[in-house]
Amino acid sequence: MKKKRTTIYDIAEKLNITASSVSRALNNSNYVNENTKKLILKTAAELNYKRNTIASNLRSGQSKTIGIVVPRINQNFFANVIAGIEDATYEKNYNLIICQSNEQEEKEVKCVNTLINQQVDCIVISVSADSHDHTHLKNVIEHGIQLIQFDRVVDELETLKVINDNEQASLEAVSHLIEQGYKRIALLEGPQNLDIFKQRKAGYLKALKKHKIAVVHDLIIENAWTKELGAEGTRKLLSMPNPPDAIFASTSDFSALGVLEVATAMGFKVPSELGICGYSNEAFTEITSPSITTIDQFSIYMGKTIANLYFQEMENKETEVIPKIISIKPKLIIRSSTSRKG
Amino acid sequence: MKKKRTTIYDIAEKLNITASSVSRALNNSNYVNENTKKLILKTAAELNYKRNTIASNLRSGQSKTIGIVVPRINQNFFANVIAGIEDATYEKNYNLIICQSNEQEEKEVKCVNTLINQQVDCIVISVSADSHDHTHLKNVIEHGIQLIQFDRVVDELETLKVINDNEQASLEAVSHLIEQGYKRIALLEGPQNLDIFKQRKAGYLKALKKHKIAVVHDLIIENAWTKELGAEGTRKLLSMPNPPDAIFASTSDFSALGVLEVATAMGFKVPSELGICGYSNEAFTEITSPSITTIDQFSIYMGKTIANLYFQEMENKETEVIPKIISIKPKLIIRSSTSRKG
DNA sequence: AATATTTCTGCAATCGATTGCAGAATAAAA
DNA sequence: TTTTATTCTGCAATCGATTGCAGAAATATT
Repeated sequence: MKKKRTTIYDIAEKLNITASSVSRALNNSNYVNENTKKLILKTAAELNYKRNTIASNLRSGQSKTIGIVVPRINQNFFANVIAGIEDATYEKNYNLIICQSNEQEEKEVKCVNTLINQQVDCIVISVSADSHDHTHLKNVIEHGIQLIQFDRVVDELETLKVINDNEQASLEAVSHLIEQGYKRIALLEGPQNLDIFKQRKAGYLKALKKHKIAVVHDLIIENAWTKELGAEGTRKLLSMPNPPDAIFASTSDFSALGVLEVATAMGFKVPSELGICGYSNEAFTEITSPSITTIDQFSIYMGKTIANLYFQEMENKETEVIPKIISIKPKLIIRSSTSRKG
Repeated sequence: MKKKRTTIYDIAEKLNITASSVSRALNNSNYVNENTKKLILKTAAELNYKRNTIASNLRSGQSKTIGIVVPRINQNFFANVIAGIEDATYEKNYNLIICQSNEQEEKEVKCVNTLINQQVDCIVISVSADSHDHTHLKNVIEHGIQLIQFDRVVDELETLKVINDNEQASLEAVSHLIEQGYKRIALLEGPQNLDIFKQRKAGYLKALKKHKIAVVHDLIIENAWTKELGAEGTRKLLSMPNPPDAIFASTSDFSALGVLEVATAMGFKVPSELGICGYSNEAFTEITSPSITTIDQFSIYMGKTIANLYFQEMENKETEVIPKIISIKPKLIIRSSTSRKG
């Protein structure tokens, strides 16, 4: 069932000219007679010619393709970032090759290698949770491919980065809790090998310090990433003789949802007896009852920023590539789950 | 900053052999001496060689790439389907090029053409809402590219299709409402140029007929796709002198959410005075109060099915391609918003 | 009319990997 | 030892588009 496709040679043959001229016409070069050019374009359309990008890329040495590696394609935040990138790259006729690492380092390495093989011009990556070794990322740079890290970045690698100011956001969130009169604020933290979670913890600590509140280590629950783990941590916290009066689920809104469900089940009134703050501004946070205070990361905007950063960098490619970090300030969205004043 | 990459010629030169042998070794052919093969692989690793897939594809005439076109990457359903496809294709070392049509026919055409240019082996598409002309899809077939439609399919095109049995699902949903004692059931319908919405409407009508309930045209609201439109439709419905006692938001859960919010605001008790059923099983339907009855489409599974359908078709490629339709039966998820009995 | 300039076209190499074919080197069989 | 079979290796063409260079054709300048 293989139909042979029309090539520039077919067009050339039909018009009794060379492929060179056809190529020039199709690329709108000036070095072809206006009439022949028109004739070529007309014939190309008639024969339903489609340029073979593969061949073109091989010759020209660039692919106009950006590779993206994310832990999960179908996670809201990442899907939005990808949508943002797609939006911005589409206009410039770039293609996107998308891979998911499933949070596994091994798969991440394979994805990156595939993208290198594909000769992509740029790789955009948010590293997986269990990523520890970074030779595959260094490899990207060694192959002359632009590397842009976002959200979950490897600090020590000097690449372009687009991140959220996690520390600042956490600081604001916890400060807000304190202003609302909460005094024993618990933290549900994520895996500390990921910088984003370290930063969120740092913001939490900073806020406490700023307001001269002592850090109680029993109020910090490790690895409470999912809804289930958030729920489990909450059960533990609320069973303490001296339970917290607020919980900052710094890992995700899913975790915060777990908190809310357990708190409600255990008879804690939200927000009067327990304040809850999540992270990410998932759609559902608006419609729980009470609605959940959270932090918006401007994910689509982040995607656009990544794409534009790449294009900008391309334009100034004559200059040395200077590691550049763009930090997007997330926004605290205050909702019912933390509003017990005013 | 262009570093020249290692090619098979570099390896060949270093070892004083030809590129042919290097190529054979890298492809694990039997026609190379075992020792030279080992030596070649070792050298390739040392030189950090990465195969140029572009060149390889050009020669071999296939790209091991599947192109996907969806209206929106960051819509839950589509993100899940893509994740499912990714999961199944990854093992077979296929790549995914993803495009979004933003529900615009014009962009859809451009995306499809790009994918043809890229010489993808297969195009997986869910057509955009305003897609009317289908020459670009016929074009795919004419170029010898496997075309698989899913969810929103163009019926008259004889291609592989993976769909949900929308009619059956709607039939079950509305039957469930009737069994719960609801008698005046309204329908929020989607754009009727998309078959999926036609089918859902057909299921609604079938259920009414089956239970000998007369169709009231005023209870059918056109084009209530989004949360806002769903809310608007609901306001209209509930202001009627003889309002419905149930609303089937056949377009989406977002629409159903709009229904719920308006109903609550207008003082209608759900489910006792008004039953609500959505479509898609979005994560949030579980956590609204009351939780929303909806229909699960098994989106990730759908993605895997699509990928496997392709691979299966590849294996039997010697036989003529027979249009094949796989219909996945969605599942009604009964929750509080429609449970007023038992 | 002779020369210089501009515009166009073709030739042939190139991008990097793959593969059919032919022949060399080695091993096995007679 | 000769013949046959097997295993390896290299040559050269191929995939389709692009592009530097050279020369032809057309136009402009003196």
